[in-house]
Amino acid sequence: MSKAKEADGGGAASRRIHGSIARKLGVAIVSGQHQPGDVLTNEIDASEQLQVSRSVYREAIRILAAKGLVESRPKTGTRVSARNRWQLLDPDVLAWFFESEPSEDFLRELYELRMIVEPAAAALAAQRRDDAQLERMRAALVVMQHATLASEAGRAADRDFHDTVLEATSNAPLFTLSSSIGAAVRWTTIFKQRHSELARDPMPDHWKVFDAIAAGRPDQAREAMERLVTLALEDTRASIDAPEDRV
Amino acid sequence: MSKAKEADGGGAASRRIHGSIARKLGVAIVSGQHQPGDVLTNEIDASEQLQVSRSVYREAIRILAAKGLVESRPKTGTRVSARNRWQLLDPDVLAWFFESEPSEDFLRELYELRMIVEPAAAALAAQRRDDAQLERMRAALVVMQHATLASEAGRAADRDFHDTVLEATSNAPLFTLSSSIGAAVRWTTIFKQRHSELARDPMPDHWKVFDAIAAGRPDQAREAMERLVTLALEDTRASIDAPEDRV
DNA sequence: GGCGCGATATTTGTCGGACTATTCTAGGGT
DNA sequence: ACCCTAGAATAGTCCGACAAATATCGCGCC
Repeated sequence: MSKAKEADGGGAASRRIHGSIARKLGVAIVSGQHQPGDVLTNEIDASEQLQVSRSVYREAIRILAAKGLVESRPKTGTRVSARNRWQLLDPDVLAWFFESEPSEDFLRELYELRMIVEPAAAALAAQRRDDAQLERMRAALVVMQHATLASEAGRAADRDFHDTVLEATSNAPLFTLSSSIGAAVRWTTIFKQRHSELARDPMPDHWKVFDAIAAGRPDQAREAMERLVTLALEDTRASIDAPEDRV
Repeated sequence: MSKAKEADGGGAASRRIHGSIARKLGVAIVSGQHQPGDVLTNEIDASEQLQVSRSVYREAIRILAAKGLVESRPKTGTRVSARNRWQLLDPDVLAWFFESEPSEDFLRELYELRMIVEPAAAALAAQRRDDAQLERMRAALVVMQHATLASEAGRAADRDFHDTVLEATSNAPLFTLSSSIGAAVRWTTIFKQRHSELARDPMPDHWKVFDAIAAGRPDQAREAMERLVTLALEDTRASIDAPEDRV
């Protein structure tokens, strides 16, 4: 297993300069600092302000354009695209969203997606999982149980579990949603951690999902996952509604 | 309306040179011409072969990297990423997939995604659609009914309908799946057109979905959409299994 | 003989500047 | 009032050089 040293959100993407510029601009856009329709300063000035070469700035813009965040045209300049063109399910875009605190609405929408996708995925996984995947799920849950969600290792194990369920569907397009699901899972935990008194043991729900998948029972797996997500959503909502009590 | 000379998949993206290079390489990758793990020829030689400047080639690579298709590192070069890192739901990637004929497996997986997402979306749409969206759905179906799926206008209307349903969920992440859903919808029709004798009138199914959404009945909308997708899948599967009878 | 460690070569990354293509705009002509 | 042309602003493309990272190989040490 790898180091997981960085809290992600800019890990691989920002090792090179063009990546970090893309991240900086991306965060500025998804956080609303640059509204859709806004025109970015032109390449010459912008690269000068950022103290990078124009080539680097341009490559950063290409990255953002590839993710639907901006559109460039001669004379007009580069402008922020309408929100509905944004590739919200792209892992980087999602990471940028979570770099500045995401809005409650966005989080709810992500949960809604989870609620749609994960129960169905669990059902498919119950039909198609192979032994290795089953073993990975079990191992993840064991780690999660011992490490608990208070540790990064435990949270990673949680994500691993949900990830493996998606993988076990043998559906490649579906699996690409793992980053989105993973983001939702991560933030569930973060919000819950802020209100430790609300902490509910998540293991029973997880084991029920696992058992159903292991037993090859699609309907049971779907229901169990539905319950799991519902409860997680309730906890998260409660944490959001409750007054902040962190530092 | 524009020429529609190209079957899309390169419309907006390939107006600039870097875009068309990205598309060319992207197609070569998703079609299996470059396998995951393969190392692309280095920037100097590659840009020379393609008769473009190194800057343009690099920008093209940035685009592919942003979509998860490749990864670049000094000394090692640029190599095709593992399939599970590909952003299969990105509109461009999807378009590249359909530029060369997609595999039957991939199509089936896309359908499975549709089967998961669209019924749930229809249910949400029944609860949340506003009048304007409802009107757009009705208008799309009217056009579809008159133009039929034999014309591009009819097919566009079909996609519009499904698109508006997704939009009416008021769930932004969900809406970004419209390009994926749209791709599946488009290819349903293409396959069916190859076997015109199988043509089944798709309008009753669509109107039932519409009526349920209009009436604000989530469960009914979900069931109607489920039926619609199921029937479309059956038709498509039949067309795939049947012997080819085009030129 | 094995193992670490540093030199080296290869490749991407970054830089700066020049020229081109596109397209919006404004002004002048019809 | 309209069209059309000229100009200006901006992204797009090209070029050539140097910097940084890193896999690989060979040397020397243990």
